Amino acid sequence: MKFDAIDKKLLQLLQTDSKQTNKELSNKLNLSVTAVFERIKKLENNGVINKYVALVKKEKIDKSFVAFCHIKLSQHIQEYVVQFEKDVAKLTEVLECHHISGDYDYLLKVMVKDMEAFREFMVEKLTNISHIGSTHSMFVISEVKNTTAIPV
Amino acid sequence: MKFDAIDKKLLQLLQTDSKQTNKELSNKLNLSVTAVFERIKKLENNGVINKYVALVKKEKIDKSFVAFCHIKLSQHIQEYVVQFEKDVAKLTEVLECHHISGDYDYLLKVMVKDMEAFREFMVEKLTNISHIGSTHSMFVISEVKNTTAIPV
DNA sequence: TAGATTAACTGAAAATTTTTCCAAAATGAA
DNA sequence: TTCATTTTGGAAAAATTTTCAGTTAATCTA
Repeated sequence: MKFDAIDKKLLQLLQTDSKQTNKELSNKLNLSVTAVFERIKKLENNGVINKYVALVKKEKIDKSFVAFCHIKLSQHIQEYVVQFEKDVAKLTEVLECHHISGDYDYLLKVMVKDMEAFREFMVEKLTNISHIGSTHSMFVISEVKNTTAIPV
Repeated sequence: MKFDAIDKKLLQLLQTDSKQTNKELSNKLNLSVTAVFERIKKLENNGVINKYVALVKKEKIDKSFVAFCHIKLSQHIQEYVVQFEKDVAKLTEVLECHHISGDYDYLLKVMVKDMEAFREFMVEKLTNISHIGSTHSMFVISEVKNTTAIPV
């Protein structure tokens, strides 16, 4: 689908706050409520807008500890890759898992309560997954920026 | 604030889909609409729910290229740190910037159109920021898992 | 360019949802 | 147990979403 400047502005607004009413959006975009409504529906139907979610403040639910974890597989066999990716996706502590270029095969973003919980996660969950060769963890000291808004 | 099992379930549901109506939620939670409404308001007022956003599919807006970028500062002077963090946060291509432990100082998540756009971003934007010592980039080959839902 | 076709827009009405209000039930502390 | 507080449920009110019909604007073709 093709976007005009209004669609882009609309996506920016919804990526920032999806709870705005169509009336509020219509003011910001100088459009009627119905026009806004139909543009949003088009963005949803075309799969541009994937979903709407509530973002939770991790500190409030005692998940303040974030780590990035590099993982190397023991061997790069197709079977191992498939199995690892299936298993790691099941771990709720793993918010992200990316297959990446470079020295390691994967980069994980892990969110838990504290260092002790992280140790437990590593020992009891992550390293229980088959075919892991080695790991290397980096701990987040402070979060400088963290947004879900993709520049459009 | 304290959570019971219903609050936790509610947070899970809203982290998955915030566009569900209170009636739908009330069915899943075996509660009245008003009870759901009050619980959500409490979670919002206590800052547990930070915001509501639309998640956009990056492929649909031509931002399919994701890279993680390690950065080391030239010197670890307070002034340099502050300046760097301020500057990097302004870059819309940088969705995340974490100050981390380990060999490098920062880990960035960068989202752009393609490798060419990434090169341009590095040359014209990132390395224009003062006090950067060295960088090391890793490219995402495939996204195994990517969620905003924190386990509660 | 003119005419036709399609897409996008507007305002009003209808449908649905959110929010308020009040009374009843549950919970907790003294 | 009793009093006070919180949570809940149902109904009414307020607000929002969604539909609808008619108009305007934009696009395309001949």
